[in-house]
Amino acid sequence: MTDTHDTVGKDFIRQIIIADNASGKHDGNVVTRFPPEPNGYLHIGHVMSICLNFGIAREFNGRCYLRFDDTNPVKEDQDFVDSIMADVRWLGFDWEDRLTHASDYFDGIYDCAIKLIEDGKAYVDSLSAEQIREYRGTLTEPGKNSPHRERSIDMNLDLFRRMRAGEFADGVHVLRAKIDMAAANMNLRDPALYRIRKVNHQRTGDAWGIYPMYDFAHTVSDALEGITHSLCTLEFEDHRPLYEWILDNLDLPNRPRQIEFSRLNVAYGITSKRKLAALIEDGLVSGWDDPRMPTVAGMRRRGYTSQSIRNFVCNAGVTKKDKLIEMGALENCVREDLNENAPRVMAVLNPLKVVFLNYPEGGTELLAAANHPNRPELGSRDIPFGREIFIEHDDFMADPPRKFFRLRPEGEVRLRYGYIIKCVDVISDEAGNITEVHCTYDPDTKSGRPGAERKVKGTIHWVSASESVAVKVRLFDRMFTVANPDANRDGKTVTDFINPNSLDVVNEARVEPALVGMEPGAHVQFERLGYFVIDAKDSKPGHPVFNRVVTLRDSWAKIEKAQLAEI
RNA sequence: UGGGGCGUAGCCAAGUGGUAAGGCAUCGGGUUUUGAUCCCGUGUACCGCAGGUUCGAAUCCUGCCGCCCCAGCCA
Repeated sequence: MTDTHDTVGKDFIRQIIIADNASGKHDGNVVTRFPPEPNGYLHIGHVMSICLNFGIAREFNGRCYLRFDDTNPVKEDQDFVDSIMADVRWLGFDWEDRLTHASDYFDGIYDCAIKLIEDGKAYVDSLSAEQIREYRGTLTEPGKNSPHRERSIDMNLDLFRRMRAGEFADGVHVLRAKIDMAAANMNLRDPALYRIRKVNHQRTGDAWGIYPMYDFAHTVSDALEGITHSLCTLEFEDHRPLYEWILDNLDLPNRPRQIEFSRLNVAYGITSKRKLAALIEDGLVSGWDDPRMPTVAGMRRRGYTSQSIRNFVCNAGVTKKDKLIEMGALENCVREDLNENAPRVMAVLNPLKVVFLNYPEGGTELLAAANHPNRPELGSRDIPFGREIFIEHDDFMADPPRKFFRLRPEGEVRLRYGYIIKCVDVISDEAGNITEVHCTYDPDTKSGRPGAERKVKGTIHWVSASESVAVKVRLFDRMFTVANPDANRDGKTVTDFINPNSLDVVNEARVEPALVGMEPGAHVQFERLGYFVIDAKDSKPGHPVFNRVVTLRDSWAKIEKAQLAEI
């Protein structure tokens, strides 16, 4: 345990906490909470909050609650509660016995409302929602008082109790804080505290017909729970005066401080639960866990590791500046993790048959292949080789450009973990498509054999034609065509920016036979192609489905692009 | 035109009055049976702009400009 925290390099929130601890503000206690509303799946934006709240609790020997903000039963669902818990755990955090719900505090919150009414600081308004909106004024004009604003305390108490008793229909009355209808901050123009919602709540059933609004429920829950630092995103900055007002006007056991930080956005993605839900409803993705979705569940299925996501979020930092982080930063984090940990295997996405004219008919042999070039302790495996193999179609060009190091007519190339081969003939169909390549192999160049070190420019991956297995592979691309689809532009919505090519399914990819026995969720690197994961949902025993997490860095692609630009 | 917030290299981000860290990206180069990894090297950032205070300012003051958020009985 270290108490000599240096603030240098620490984000502004940690600096505040360090200062609070130094001044003894909360007797050195640090209590945070991650308060999701169970109305959707967690996305990459939430991960920031999770890492911050749980991370800070861990670093400062504090505690972090997982508190479901379940104050609006019409939008919330137990399925979302379950997915959120699974995601938080998967991300590596533990709330231990600190799983709570705003609904756990409904009694206390109700008591707070009564107290405000008794003190003349809240009143029951009977204006319609539309009327309240009209009375609220605009950004530049003050609002005006509701005709019900000066109801007696007794009448307010009576009305509010009857609201609770279920005597009124939805929308008939609402409890409002009595603050200032002329406040420049709209949140202070007598904000609603309670509304009537005669619906069943997923936890409290029909015990309540009224539910507290976010600002009220959240503030009181924070105080009741003993939260010291209530961390939230920037859009709640305008709510802080209301948060303070609630705290000021109630006798709560603790005074938390709200601190706001900016949300994390990733380019070419969206982090709006409403918009993500719309993608599902419109059938543009298969669900919350579609591998293209920026949800935790989607990213997990896509193959992003928990570690890589945490690193990404951590690298992004905590500030108050709007951020739109390049996808490359996220990709770098997975590559970093998977480069270290994913075993290497060979697979061919777009097979081109190669026949070795000088290799015996029906002959086969096993070649030793390292599971990880930089980590010999991970061992090796034997892969079958024979007279016919498949190579990647892209690795052969009849008329190649400059600097193309792969197979070409009369050219030589090394087969990864195998022989050096030479192209002697190219077979095409009537349409001119190359259908097969004939080669000779050089027996003296078998990988690992002394004297086999002859150098050739290129090494390509391959798979035995007879022993390899056909599998389905899914290649993903960015979900949207623009970096910030969330930004409003000319009335277009996010669906206007959908990338029609975000999913490419390869039904007949060929892989080493050993891959068929791997567990769903396992990560591998297909050499020269990228990192892949065995889909945990669509794979069946004996029939794995592979998702491409991310490609390898590809400097050839850059050269190719540069050459095209020259023309 | 009201209120709140933010502006340091393409993207993040340190810096808290003493003369601009780091990461990602980029571009070179080396190693390499993955054009991967790894290793080196690579950026005049007029610190949004303009004034001012100071021996000295990204850091303090003033005025502008730009971007984001706020008018749910959503969170």
